[in-house]
This record gives sequence, structure tokens and C-alpha cells, in this order.
Amino acid sequence: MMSEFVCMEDSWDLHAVVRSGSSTNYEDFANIKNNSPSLFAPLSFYQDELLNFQETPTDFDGLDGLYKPLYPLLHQTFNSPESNILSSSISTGTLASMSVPKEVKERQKVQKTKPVSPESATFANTVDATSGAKSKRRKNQHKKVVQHVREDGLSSDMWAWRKYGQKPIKGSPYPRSYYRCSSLKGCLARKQMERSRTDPSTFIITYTAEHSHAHPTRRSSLAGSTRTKPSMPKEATKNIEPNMPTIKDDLSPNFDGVLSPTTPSVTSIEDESVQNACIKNEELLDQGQVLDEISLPDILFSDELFPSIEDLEGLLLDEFADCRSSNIPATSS
DNA sequence: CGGGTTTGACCCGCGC
DNA sequence: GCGCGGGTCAAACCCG
Repeated sequence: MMSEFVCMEDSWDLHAVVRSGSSTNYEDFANIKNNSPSLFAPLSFYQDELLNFQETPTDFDGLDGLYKPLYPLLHQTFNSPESNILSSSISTGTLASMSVPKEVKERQKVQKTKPVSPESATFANTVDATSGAKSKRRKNQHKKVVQHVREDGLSSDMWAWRKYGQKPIKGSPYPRSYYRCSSLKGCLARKQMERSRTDPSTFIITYTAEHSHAHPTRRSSLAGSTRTKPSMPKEATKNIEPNMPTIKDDLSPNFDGVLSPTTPSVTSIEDESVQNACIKNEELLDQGQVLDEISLPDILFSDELFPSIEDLEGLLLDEFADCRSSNIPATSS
């Protein structure tokens, strides 16, 4: 799925993150969440990445991709006054771009310097600090997350997107498609998708802005229900390049988000615990409770589902070992 | 009929 | 100031 996961051009050290977190537990995450609730709002986006991480075993970058969304969480945990763990090998450059206090400050700055009209209020509340937008149509300057996704990984994006435009891009034989989140009216999340001009089997997907709501429940893939539509637009790739076979055709077995039996399952995050969490969400939904309050830590770091980082470390290292063994022919030395 | 896609027009930022 | 290119709008159309 992810051959690359670029987030504000930072570098990652998976093992540094994993290993340095060995004594952190759920309570730390709970503390963070309680102290910095705003930190968790954007994580609904990354939750998707976590839940859908099922990269081919050859792609070790995917492990970084899996762990990257947790980075601000982990970093803050390890450096919080409550924690006696101090990660020394993590780049603080990443933190600078992702830490919450700065975001909050700058967001406040934007709101200060920008007169708030009824229409712009929502926009101003969610616009990135670098924006200072005069109108909604100003060039989008939200933070961007770029993914290079192979065709067979496109089906794993479980957000609901609605296509609102397509443009030919100069210098590229392939047009770019524009999608906005259709889960919630007013959600500013955007997604651009285009074929890589250098590797047509790869799509460059750019996510812009953050979802202002919880991740849609994955009923269709977990319980066989169709109440929630898969995010992969029906025509998502059909017209990106007319002569190319459609992605839907290519991926029909798992196009609707159902894991294909042949899909290498790299992480058990995708298994029972997450299903239980989603079922839990569904129950809440059925009870009329607001799911917006449910975020990544609620699901992944609840006591019963994800007791500690140690477990996560074990999972990742196991998967890493599996990847290695499946890639490197066993030697008899 | 509601929600999706298509597509030409429009808007905006930016470079010259 | 102007033209270009990218991003968005919105009417028309499609589909289940």
C-alpha cells in the first residue's frame, strides 16, 4: 500500500520509537489525551493508516508509515514530566511540525489576525497556521500528507470521498482527480489522486487538511454490512488514465475494503481487537451516541484492546522478522 | 430521488 | 498587468 509516507519531510527511526517506548503503558496515553485533547483530533486520519496497514512484506518503509502517526503521541509521552523515559534518538524536527501547542498557538494567531465572518468562521477554525486565507478558494495551504500507493493498495483507504474535479496536469500524461470527504458536510479533508508519471502503476495521493469527524465505522469490511460505503470512489481511477485498466477491475476481490485472502496481513492490528473496537463503535452508533468523541487512543489504547506499547513493539518486531524472513532467502549458515 | 461523477467555467496565486 | 496552471464550483448527467 504505502511505498512512501511523507509527512512534513521528517525522518523516522522505527526502532528508536519502538524500543524507547517499552515501558510506556496505556495510562500515559490516557494522560496525554486528557491533557491535550486537541492532539487526538487529527489522529482519526492516521487511525485509518494504522488499521489498514497491510503492506507487502517487501516494503519496510510501511512499518515506518504505520508507526509514524503515533510519533507525536510517543514523543510527548516519553518526554512528558510524568514519564521517566526520554527518547534520545528521535528527531525533534518532526516534533516541531506536529506538536500540539505550536499548532494551537498559531491557530489562535490566525483567528486573531483574521476577521471572522459567519462563513469564514469554520474555515478559520480549521485552516492551517500558514494559511491566513482570504477565501475558501485561495490556494490550499493546509498541511499535506503525500502517499505513494500502488494500485493494489488503493482499496485500503476507508474514508468516504466524493470527486469534485479532475484536471489535466502539465507535464503529466495523467490527469489529477480531486476528492473531498463526503462523510460529513463541511469536512475540509481533501484528497488528490494522480498516477505517477514515472511509475504508472503507482498513484500519488495527497491528503490535505484533516477530517473534522471520526473515522467512519467499517461495517462493510467487518460485518459484511453495507451501511458505510468504502471510501474508494466508484470511479476513482477509471478516468485517471483512460487507457489503463480500472482499479476497480484490478481489485475487485477486495475493492470494497474486505481483506482479500491473498492480501498479506502484516499486522494483527487489523484483526480481532480492531474489529471489536469497530463493533463497539457500531453499538454506540446504534444507541445514538456521538462517535465524534471516539479517537484513535480510545480504540487502540483501551485496556482490553491495546494494553501497552510493549504489545505493539512485539507485534511490529514480529512482523518485521516475518518480512525479513520472507524477503531474504534462508541461508544454511 | 438521493448521492455520485463529469466537465466547462471560474477564481486565485504566481511568475514574467 | 497579463497569462498560465492549479484548485474549486456547479449544472448536467448517471446510477442504484
